Amino acid sequence: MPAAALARLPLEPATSAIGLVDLGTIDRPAPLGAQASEMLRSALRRGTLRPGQRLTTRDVAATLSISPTPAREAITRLVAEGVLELGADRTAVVPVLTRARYEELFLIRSELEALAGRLACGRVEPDRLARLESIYRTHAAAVEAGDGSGALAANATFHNALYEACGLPTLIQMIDSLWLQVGPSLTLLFSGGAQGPWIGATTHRAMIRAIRTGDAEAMGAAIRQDLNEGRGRLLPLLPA
Amino acid sequence: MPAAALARLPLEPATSAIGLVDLGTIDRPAPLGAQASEMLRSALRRGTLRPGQRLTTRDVAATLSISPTPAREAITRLVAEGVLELGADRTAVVPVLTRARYEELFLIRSELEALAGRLACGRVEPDRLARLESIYRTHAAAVEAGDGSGALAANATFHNALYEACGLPTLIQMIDSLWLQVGPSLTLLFSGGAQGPWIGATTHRAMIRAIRTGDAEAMGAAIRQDLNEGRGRLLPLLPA
DNA sequence: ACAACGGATGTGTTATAACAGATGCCAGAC
DNA sequence: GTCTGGCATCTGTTATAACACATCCGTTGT
Repeated sequence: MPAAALARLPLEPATSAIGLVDLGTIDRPAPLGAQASEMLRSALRRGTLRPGQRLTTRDVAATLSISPTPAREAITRLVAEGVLELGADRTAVVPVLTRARYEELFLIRSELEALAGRLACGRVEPDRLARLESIYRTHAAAVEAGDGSGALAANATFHNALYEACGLPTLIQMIDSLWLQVGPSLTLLFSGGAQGPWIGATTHRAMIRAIRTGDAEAMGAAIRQDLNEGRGRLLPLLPA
Repeated sequence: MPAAALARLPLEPATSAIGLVDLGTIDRPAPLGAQASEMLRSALRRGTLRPGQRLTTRDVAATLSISPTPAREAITRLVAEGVLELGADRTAVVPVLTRARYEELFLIRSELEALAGRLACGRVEPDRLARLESIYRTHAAAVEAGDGSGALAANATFHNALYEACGLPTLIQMIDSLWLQVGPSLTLLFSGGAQGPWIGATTHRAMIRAIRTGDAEAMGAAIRQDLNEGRGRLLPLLPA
């Protein structure tokens, strides 16, 4: 019977004894499941895990030197987020990004990222603007040098730093989850044939200009155009 | 070492032996974790679980007569989706819908549901249109009879049936997850003070008209207006 | 009477083991 | 030689147990 646990106080306030303040905070180690989930996320972002690859609980557990239980938990979380899929035999697999699936994600991302950009427009502090400009230069340098991987990483950092400014945690988390779903297939951009010049610089400049002028609609339009250019480059490389 | 499991074929095609066809399909029982997750979802939708309520693994397990392992998996999934939150001591709790949180969800829902509606506009088959009209009448009757719970359920069914027509599974799943986050607090609409008449009928009529005329923009506008009316009713009832 | 100490209890976390289903390989029969 | 049967193995699923931490309550000492 679940008749227990009717009242329990959180440990947040921590009843600080008067006279002992400002001792700093000790960091509790994150649970293995959360750590494993973060490891998989990172690998997905980095493109280390290829689309179609199977992720079994025991393999993940052995790779990370943990027991199958937290490994399974990490996989379960990513599946619930839509970042991983379940195969026919219920084994988790890195989804292959078909054109149809990309088109769907593109539509959703356009709405959500434009929303985050519009909202962020009036909330970018000077230091964040400086950071965005720095990332912009990093991105431009990577493009100039033909460093596809570096350009992709800088591009992700740029968008992420902008969206963070909107201050809506759920929206940020949803956008991050969507990027994670596209991420593993982005390596196609510089592994196969990197045709055409990288055009992102123009749209990124437009985004920075929108921050300066505080023009939310211009920001939304610039983001949509940026995503649209990415779509034009990636779509022909995707499987039907 | 994860050196094993390099090749494994799915069991989807099932190599149907020639000569034996159309035997029907046997239904495999869903895993306990998935069943438990669905139970919790249903309870959330029905408003059985109150905001702020703690969900411990052992309580959920005992209530559903399963072991803690699948109960924990179900909770993990809902937390990953954002439907449940983790308290300070990492116990899952039904989130309390503050005004700020509702405003965030409202912004996201406006974009996503308007998108789904626009896309669905040209894809509603005659039988689905008939079903929508039937749900509309059910909704109107519940409103007329002052049946708040029934009206809420019919409203959810109406929106759900419309969005399904867009044919984008990820989008539908995201919208469903968002409704689940608002759901537990909707009981406030008819438990506390149900002030003002239910205005949804007008916007729902506009949505049906948009289907008939195939006017995607009108559909988007009608959905935004519908959500906006709901916001006006619910917002004053929410805690700061 | 009040405060501090210490055990009892609840809870998340993790490891381990056992079970069931599916796949692949290998041997044996025709 | 090819097909059929069975065994070994991989994998998800689930139960159980043990550990650590936090909270709560009763007791005890002043």
